[in-house]
Amino acid sequence: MNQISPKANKWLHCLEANGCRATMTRRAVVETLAGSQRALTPLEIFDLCRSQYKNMGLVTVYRTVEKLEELGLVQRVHQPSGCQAFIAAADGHQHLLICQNCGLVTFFSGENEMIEGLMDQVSNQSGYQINSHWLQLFGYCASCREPAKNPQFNR
Amino acid sequence: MNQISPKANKWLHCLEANGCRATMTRRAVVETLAGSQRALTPLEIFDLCRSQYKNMGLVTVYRTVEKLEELGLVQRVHQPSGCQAFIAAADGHQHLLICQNCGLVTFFSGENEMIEGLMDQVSNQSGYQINSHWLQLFGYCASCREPAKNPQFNR
DNA sequence: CTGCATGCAAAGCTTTTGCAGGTGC
DNA sequence: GCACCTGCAAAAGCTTTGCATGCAG
Repeated sequence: MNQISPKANKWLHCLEANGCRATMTRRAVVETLAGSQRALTPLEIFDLCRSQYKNMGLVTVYRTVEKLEELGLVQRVHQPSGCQAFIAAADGHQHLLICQNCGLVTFFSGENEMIEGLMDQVSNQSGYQINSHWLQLFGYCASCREPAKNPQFNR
Repeated sequence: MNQISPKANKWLHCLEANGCRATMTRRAVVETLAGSQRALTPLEIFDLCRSQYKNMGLVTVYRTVEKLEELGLVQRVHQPSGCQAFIAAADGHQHLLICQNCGLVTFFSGENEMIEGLMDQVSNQSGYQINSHWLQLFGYCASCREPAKNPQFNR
């Protein structure tokens, strides 16, 4: 690893503050996940890390991702194609916008009043006490919308 | 099976219209899923069916659920605790409201304009072409909100 | 009778666990 | 030097596949 990104650094400090050691393998997982714009599966993280750290084990990826998720630094991304992938968590509660072509994940936080209103309304109609919500949008990101850039991609 | 519910009947006809035979084991899976207010995992369906049909195999449950999902009669439910459970699909696109205590699933369809507006706004801000969305609310249903009915349940 | 459906067994994956050796601090 | 971390191997789940038999139409 040549240089540690600010986000990866923050994660490592957070791990240390929680009694974890900043080992080389953890740095690799942290750097990979902190630097990704796509949600990555444990196996993808493993492959990416292994290109730098020859003896990286898949088990270590699972254990590190588990810790990062516990600390709220990373979150699981649910998609129609599967729910094994993880991405750096946003600050505060945010919603996900996922590109169905390239996998780019973008967070958005706007329209919270709208959602609050919806929750109130549904609560009144259904009798439920609503505690949390998931909102995700799926589509094609700006780059993938442009046919010229993605000739293989049919819309 | 004493009597087939209207919904189960509709599903069986739909299966037949798609070249599937209405076997006893399929009837059992269909009746179980069509009659459930909770999302059920393949294993749960298997156990429920097996109480009636002794030689039911788990494999058959997987194969039947797969067919029902293909036909859009059943949909997978994603939850923090896992994404293996299925429930009867709603007519048209609807959103889910899930009880975190008893698992009761309620659909709601209101506020589509609100969500359309949100999608337009996010689309303009992000440059994404938005194709679909997932919205789920989690909370406690009317029954589970009442402490008297659920003394074991801490809120 | 014909061909789809079924259960069993086995294979294939993903994820977790046990453990002896290694490493950060 | 101590405690935590690691990779390996194995176990544990969950899901799919192959195949001979069974059953619906």
